[in-house]
Amino acid sequence: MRLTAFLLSVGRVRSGLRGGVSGFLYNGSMSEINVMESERQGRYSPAEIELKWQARWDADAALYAAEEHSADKPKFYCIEMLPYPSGQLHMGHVRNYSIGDALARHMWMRGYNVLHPMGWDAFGLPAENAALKNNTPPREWTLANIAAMRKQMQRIGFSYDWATEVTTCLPEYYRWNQWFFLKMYEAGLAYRKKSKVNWCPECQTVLANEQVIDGRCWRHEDTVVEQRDLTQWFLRITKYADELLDGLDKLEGWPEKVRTMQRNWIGRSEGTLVDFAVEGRGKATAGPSTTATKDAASAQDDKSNVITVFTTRVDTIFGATSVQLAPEHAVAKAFASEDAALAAKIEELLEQQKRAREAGDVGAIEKHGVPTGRFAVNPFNGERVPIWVANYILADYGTGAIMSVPAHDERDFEFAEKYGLEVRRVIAAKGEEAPLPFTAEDDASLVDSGQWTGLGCEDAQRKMAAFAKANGFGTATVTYRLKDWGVSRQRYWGTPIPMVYCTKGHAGVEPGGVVAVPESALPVVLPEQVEITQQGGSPLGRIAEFVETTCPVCGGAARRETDTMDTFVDSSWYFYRYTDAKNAAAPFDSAKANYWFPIDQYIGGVEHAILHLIYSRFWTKVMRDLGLIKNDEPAERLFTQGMVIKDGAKMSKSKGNVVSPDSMISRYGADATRVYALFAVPPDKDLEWQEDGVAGVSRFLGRVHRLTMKYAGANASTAGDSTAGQELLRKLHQTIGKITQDFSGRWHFNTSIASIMILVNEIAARETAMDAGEVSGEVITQVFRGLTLLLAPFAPFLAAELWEQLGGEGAVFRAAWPVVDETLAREDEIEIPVQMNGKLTNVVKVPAGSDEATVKTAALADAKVAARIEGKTVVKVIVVPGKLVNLVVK
RNA sequence: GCGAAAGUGGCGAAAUUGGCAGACGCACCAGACUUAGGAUCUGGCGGAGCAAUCCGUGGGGGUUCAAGUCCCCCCUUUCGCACCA
Repeated sequence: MRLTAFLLSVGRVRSGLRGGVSGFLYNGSMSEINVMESERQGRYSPAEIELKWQARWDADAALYAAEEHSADKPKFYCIEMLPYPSGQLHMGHVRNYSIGDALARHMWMRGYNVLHPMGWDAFGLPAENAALKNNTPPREWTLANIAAMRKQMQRIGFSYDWATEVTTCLPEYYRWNQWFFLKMYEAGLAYRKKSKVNWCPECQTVLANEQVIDGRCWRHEDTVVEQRDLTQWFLRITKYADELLDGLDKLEGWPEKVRTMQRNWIGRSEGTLVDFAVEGRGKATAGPSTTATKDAASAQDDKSNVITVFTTRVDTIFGATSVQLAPEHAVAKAFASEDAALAAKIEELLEQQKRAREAGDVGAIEKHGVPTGRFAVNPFNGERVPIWVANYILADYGTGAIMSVPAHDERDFEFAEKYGLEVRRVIAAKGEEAPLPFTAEDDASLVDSGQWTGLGCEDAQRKMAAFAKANGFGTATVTYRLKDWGVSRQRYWGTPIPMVYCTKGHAGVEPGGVVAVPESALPVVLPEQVEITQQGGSPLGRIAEFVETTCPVCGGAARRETDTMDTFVDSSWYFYRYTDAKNAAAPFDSAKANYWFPIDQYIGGVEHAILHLIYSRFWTKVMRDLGLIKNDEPAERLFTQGMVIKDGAKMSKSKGNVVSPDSMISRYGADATRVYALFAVPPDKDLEWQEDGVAGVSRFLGRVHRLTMKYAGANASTAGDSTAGQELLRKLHQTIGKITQDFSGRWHFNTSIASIMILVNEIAARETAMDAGEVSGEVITQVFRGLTLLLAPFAPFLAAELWEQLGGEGAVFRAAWPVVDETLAREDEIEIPVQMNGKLTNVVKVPAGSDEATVKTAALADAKVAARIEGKTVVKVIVVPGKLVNLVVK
C-alpha cells in the first residue's frame, strides 16, 4: 500500500527515468530503467552509475567486511545509532549515516581496520499499533520494514558490513537481554518493587523517568503521563550513579552539552539528613533511624514520630523556622488520617502539584501550604518549629521533607513572606549585613548559631553533620535525582522478562514468589500468535500457553511474568553484539569485544543524551563488572549531528513538511543527496533542506563526471609541463591537505566539499590548456585520480565509476588516501594586502617567503599605494610576513 | 531565573591562531550556444554612488596599527536545567 502511494507521488513529479529508478528500488527490476538516452549523450546519469555499482557491491560481501583482528592495521570502530525500523528512512537518518559513512570510508583509505556495522532497534510499540491498524503480526511488519530499509541503505550506498547485522527482535538477540537480566538479578541489580511509576495512557504502559519529558511521554508529546502504583522490575542504575557522574569528566571526546545533561540528570547533591522529633508522638527513638539505612525515605515508613529532613545547608539550621512536608509524606498522611479538615487541605495541595506536573511547569507552581498545628523539635537547638505541608515539596526527592530557612533560601523566603513565618538570619557575609534572603556560602560565616557561631559555612556543614551523627539524630548523605531504571512494559512486542511466579511456593519462596528462569531454559520465546488489542494489561497475559508454566525449582504450577522489557535494554549493548553477531553460546566473545572497544566514533542525535546514552554507559559498567569486557565506557568519541528541518521546523507528517530520501534519490541520485547533506552546513548544525541545493550539487557532480570522462583516456606519454600543470598539481595538493585536516579535526565537510568544488573549477579553467597539450598526460591522470580519491568518502558511486574509468586498481575505497606533497602544494608567489590605517588599499604580489624588507619595499612601490600616501606622513609600517602590510598614515 | 550555543548578503554559509569580510553553493540578472533543456558555457551579484570613494558581521561602548574574532553592557533566537531543598 505504501509502495503504491510512493509510486503515485513519484509519477506526479515526473515520469520516465526517475520513476524507473524507484521502481527498481522496490521491485528489483532493472528493465524499467531507461538508461539508453543518457548513455547516448554521455551525460552524467546517477541512476545508471549508482545501480551498476550497487549491484556490484551487493555481490561483494568482502568489500566492507572488517578483519576479525589485524596485526598490522590499527582498528577503527565507527557506528551510527541504529534506527527503529519504521519502514522508511527519513532525511535525519540519511544525514546521520552519510557522516558516518564518509568517516568510515576515509579511515579505510587511511589504512585502518574499520568495523562499520548497522542494525535494527526492532522491538517497540509502533509494530503493535501497525498490527492493530493493518492486521499484520508485529514480527512480520517489522521484518518487512527492515528488508525495505536495508534496501534503501544499500541503494544509498552506505558501507555497512552486513555480516554483522543485529536485529533486536530476534530470539538469537533478545535471549541475551534475558541472560543479562538473570545476571543482574543474581547480582542484585535487577529487583522488583511496588512504587509510583509513570504511565502513558497512549502507550498503555509504564515509562522510565528518562522517557518522561516535561510531564509528557517521549513518544507522545501531547500525552500527559499519569502516576500509578504498580509492582515493576527495576535495574539498579543508581548503584553506578557516582561512577556514571565521575566518568563524564574523562569523556573528553563527548560534546560538553551531553555531559552537562547527564550531570544534571544524575543530580548528585551532598547534604545532611537531620531527624526532627514530632512533638506529642511518643519519644523519638534514639536509635539511628537515618543512620541504619541509606534509603532515608523508606526509613520513615509507618513512622509519625520523626521527620527526617534532607538539607544541603545544615549550617543554616539555627535559622529553621518551620518544617515543610510534601503532601504525600508519611507524617502528613498520618496527621491527615486524624483530621478530616486537614486531610482535605492536603489533598488540595496534592492536586495543585499534580496539575503543575501535567502542565509541564512544576517550576512555576504558586506556593501554597497549610499549617498542621503540630510541632517538631530542631535537635540542634531544641527549638519547637511548626510543621507545615506545602505544594512545592516533592515527595520523590530527598526525604520529601525540608527544614525551612527563610533567611537563606529564596523559596523558603518567598513562602515565609506569604504566610508570615519568622525570618531569622544565621549567616553573615564578611563584614556586611547582606540583604535577605542571603544564599551565598563562600566567604560567609555563622552567627547566632550556638557553639558553631563564627565558623565558615563549609566547615560548619562538615562539623554539624558529624555532630548529628555522633548524637544519633542525623548523618551526612548524598542524594541523586537519578532513580532506578524501571524496565517493565505492559506491552507485547518486546523481550519477555525471564521470571516466573511459583503459584504454591516452595522452600524459601512464598506462594506467588519470584523464581528466575534458569539460563539453560533461555530464550523465553515471545509467542507469535497473539491478539493485539487496546485493552489494558500486557497482551501476553491473555495467552494461556505462555502464562501457564511450571516452576523450574519445585516443578509445581507457575505463572510467567507477562511484562516485557523496555526497548532501551535492547539498545544498551547492541554495539557489543556487532563484534560477534552470530555467537550462539554467549552475547559475544570477550576477546572480540575487547579488540574493538571502546567505539572510536559514535554518531547520533542529541535526543538520546540522557536515554540511550546513559543506559548504555550503565550497561557497559555492569558488563565490565561481570568480567565480560575491559572498557569502562562504550564510546571514546561521540558526535551529535544537527536535525534536518524544512521550512524552519523539524520534518514531521503532521506538519506536512517531510522530504523523503527516495524522492531526492530518484531525482538527483544518492551521491547528490549525500553530498548535499554534508555540504549545506557543518554536520553539528541544523540543516534546512533546500531542494535547489541538491540540484546544485548534482550539477557539480555532473561537471566532475564530464571532465573526468573527457580526460580519462589522457595519454600518459604526452609531454609538456606547463604552468597550468603545476598549478593543477598545486591546487590538488592544497585540497588534499585541507580535506585530510577536516577529517581529523572539526569535520567541517561543508568546506571540504567546497574545496573540491574549487579544485574542479580550477581544472575546468584549464581545459583549453589541457586541450592544447600543455599539460602532460601524467599530470592529468594524477589530478583526476586525486580528485576521485578525495571525492570517494562523499560520493562513493561516482568515485567508484570514475576510478574504474581512470584505470584505478581495485576498489577506490581500498586505495590509499592521497598524501600531501608540501613542495607541490606551495605557492611561488603570494598576494599581500596593503592596508592604510587598517583599510584595504591594494594587493601586491611578492615571492613566497619574502622577508619583511622586501614586502615593505614592494608595498611602498605600488603605484596605487604611493598615490594614496602622497602628501601624508607614514608614521609606522607594520609588516606581518606572509599576511599583510599596514601603513599607519597621518 | 540559571547554564550553554548562536546572531554575518535575497538564502545555506565561509573566514583554526585578531590580519583582504562574504570562499563555495543556491536564487537572481545579462549574454552565448542550441536537434528548447529541469541542459551547458561566459560574465555579474552586500548596500550607497556615474565614479573616486564611503558604509557594512544583532545594538552600544572599549582594547589594538588592525576586531566577525578579544573585553564590558544590552537585545534576540535556539537548546538544556528549573521550587531538586
